[in-house]
Amino acid sequence: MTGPRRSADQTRARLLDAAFDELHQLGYRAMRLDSLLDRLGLTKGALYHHFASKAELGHAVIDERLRPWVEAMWRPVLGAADVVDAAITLCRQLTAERCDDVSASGCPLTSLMHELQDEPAALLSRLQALIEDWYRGIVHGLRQGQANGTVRRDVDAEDTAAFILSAIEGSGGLAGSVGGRTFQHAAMRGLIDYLQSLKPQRSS
Amino acid sequence: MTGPRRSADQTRARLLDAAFDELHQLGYRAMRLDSLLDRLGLTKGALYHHFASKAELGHAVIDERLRPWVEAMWRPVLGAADVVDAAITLCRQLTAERCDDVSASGCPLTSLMHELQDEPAALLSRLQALIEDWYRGIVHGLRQGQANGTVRRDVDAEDTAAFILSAIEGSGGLAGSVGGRTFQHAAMRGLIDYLQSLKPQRSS
DNA sequence: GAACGCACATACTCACCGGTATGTTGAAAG
DNA sequence: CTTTCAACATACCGGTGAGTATGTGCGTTC
Repeated sequence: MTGPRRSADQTRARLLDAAFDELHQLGYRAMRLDSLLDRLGLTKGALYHHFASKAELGHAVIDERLRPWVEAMWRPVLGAADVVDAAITLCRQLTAERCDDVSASGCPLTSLMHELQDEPAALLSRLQALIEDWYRGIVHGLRQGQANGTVRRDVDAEDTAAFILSAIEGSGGLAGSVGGRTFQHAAMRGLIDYLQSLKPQRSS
Repeated sequence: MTGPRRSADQTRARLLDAAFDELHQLGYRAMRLDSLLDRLGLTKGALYHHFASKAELGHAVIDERLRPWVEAMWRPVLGAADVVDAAITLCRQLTAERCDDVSASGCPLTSLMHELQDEPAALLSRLQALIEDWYRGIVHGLRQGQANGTVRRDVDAEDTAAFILSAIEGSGGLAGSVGGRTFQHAAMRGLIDYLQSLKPQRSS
């Protein structure tokens, strides 16, 4: 059981990695199975042995790559003592590390959504569930912050969460096409200022 | 000169209108020339008589439909005495009027950008120029507001503009795929609260 | 009123790409 | 040693959709 099975899992993982990469660089439609396989030195036989269709490949990418990626990113924020500070740290981290990546092709989530509005309904609903969870996480984090006094109590958690999420996704999307890093940095500075304003003000 | 020329311009206009519609519902790639022509009762002959290619059709849609649409939307804001109030009015107006439209397929701009990152470079640069102008307009409006005392002077105009633009585009994009009108409304309430906070605070 | 050309319609080509049907190899089981 | 099946490779199909080549009617012009 050590021979073919081991390399099989490896092949599947390589397919997922490459698909995750091309997916958020080109999107679902523009992602070509042929070029993806060429890049890996594999063929159709390998792909359709592991995945029934292109849609199911995308499905697996969302579940096994995108979702862990998003959750790993936000876990430290939602578990932090001060949500606002943790969120700001994450923003700074994102603009630093992932800058080239994101500013080149936008947030992996956003780039996907826009083109999944028609045919692959199953894919879209997977994404919707992921983003919905993300949104609910931010709402929960804000309410938690309001409970322990690190977030102003006069703001509506759901409205604020929707606003924040929109800004994050929007900045990634716009930076992917326009302005590049400069715009991305500017938008993030604006977001950080806004996040700061969510703290209970003590002076002035 | 009244016979064929008049109906020719009309045909061209119908093509542009229909293309503008399908473009922000399906995007550039998903827009099918065949179905577009079927819908109008026209044929390939008509289309390729007026436009050299699909890319040039998209090019014309951006210049002759999208740009006027965006500019008409923002003209009252940039010319207003109080930019913040005017912007809030516009936000309310958008969530009311264009809600079904936008929440169904997202902002026409955003839906386009994400898929134009590869091949039709000319199209993308057209969009970039449009959004760049939009961004510069907001920056100018904010600075104007800072000059006449309707906007706080301690905010960076460029950062704030980038943040606002991101939130607008992001809300449209997310609402197009997730949450629908509820999310769109929540994000807009968050945005309006933020815009309010840009005014010079008098109390508290 | 005959030639001319604009504004389309019709019928076709061609490449691309997702999917399938079938062949091949090598390791594990008996 | 043989059988068997997982894990791929190879060759092909078929739909789809952008683009083209050619035909046609109707108004304008001289």
